[in-house]
Amino acid sequence: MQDDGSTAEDQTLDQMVCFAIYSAGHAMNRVYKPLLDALGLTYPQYLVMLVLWERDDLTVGQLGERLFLESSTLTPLLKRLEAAGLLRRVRDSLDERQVRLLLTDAGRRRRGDAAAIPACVIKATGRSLVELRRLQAELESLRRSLHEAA
Amino acid sequence: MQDDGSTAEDQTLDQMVCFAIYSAGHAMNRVYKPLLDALGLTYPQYLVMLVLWERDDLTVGQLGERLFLESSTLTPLLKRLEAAGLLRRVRDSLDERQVRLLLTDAGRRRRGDAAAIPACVIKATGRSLVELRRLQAELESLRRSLHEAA
DNA sequence: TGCGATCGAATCGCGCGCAATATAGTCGCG
DNA sequence: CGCGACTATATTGCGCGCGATTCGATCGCA
Repeated sequence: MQDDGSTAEDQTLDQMVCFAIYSAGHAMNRVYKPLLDALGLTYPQYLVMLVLWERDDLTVGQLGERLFLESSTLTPLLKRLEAAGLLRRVRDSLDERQVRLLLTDAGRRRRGDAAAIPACVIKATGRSLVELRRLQAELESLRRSLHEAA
Repeated sequence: MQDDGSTAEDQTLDQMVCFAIYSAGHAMNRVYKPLLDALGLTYPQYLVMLVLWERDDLTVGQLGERLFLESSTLTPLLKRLEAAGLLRRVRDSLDERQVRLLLTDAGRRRRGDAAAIPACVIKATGRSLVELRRLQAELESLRRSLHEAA
């Protein structure tokens, strides 16, 4: 059966890699949570704000491409950020199908409050910047392969 | 030491690593979904079945320790697996606080139906077993560091 | 024996995350 | 202009995932 030299352990390796990603993601979330609670943001909301802090006036679709998320995920999340006063959702007057995301002053100000987070999380990983950079590149490459396969 | 990048990039490295884990997890899920749909399982349900196929008669708490999940996540999930006829949830007669998880014959049989999944997923990663094993070890080590930090 | 502390699981409320679907707006073409 | 195809976002239904809380069972200890 296993003419490629793999063993019974190899048979479940995908499960272990996937579970490793899955559980590392949860562990990350648990580190971020107390830091983000202080900002009144969830982790996905924080990701949205990171994108918009870099450049706002994006459409929902453009944001979804950056984050690999669907409008069914983003629309309610963005409404909550709007309700929190961090951004405005404005129909594009040239193409009323699109919704443009504009940071409010309050939304822009929150960037400063979030400035301390990266260092905290890097510290919690217990890893060097070089190691983190390599891990990141590896995971991004893996994500691209999985996208192609799907 | 080489000059390997600007400070500004370092400031956001944690975000990029975390996002890489986060989005790779979603990409994994999208690969698993069609495979698991055929079995009538979700990914978390599949993880539970993997643990129980290895050894059942665990308590909810023991299962949670293996998967790093809380009873508030597992209880409803386990009820769905019970409703699907894959396992039984039985109060331990010696300690009625605990619930023991026992696979049904149908639950045990489903193991065979799932046998093809690992190879499919490994193929989708486009990576060698050696690479996957290393990535797995790295992520598990990261998870341990994050647990300690939290 | 009694009774408070603790424990394991269950429940509740909320926010994702997505597939399927709906709705509204735009475009292409006769 | 009118109509069908297409596009962007929104809605719905379901299953996580967790913190906070509850509930019944068990333990500790006088």
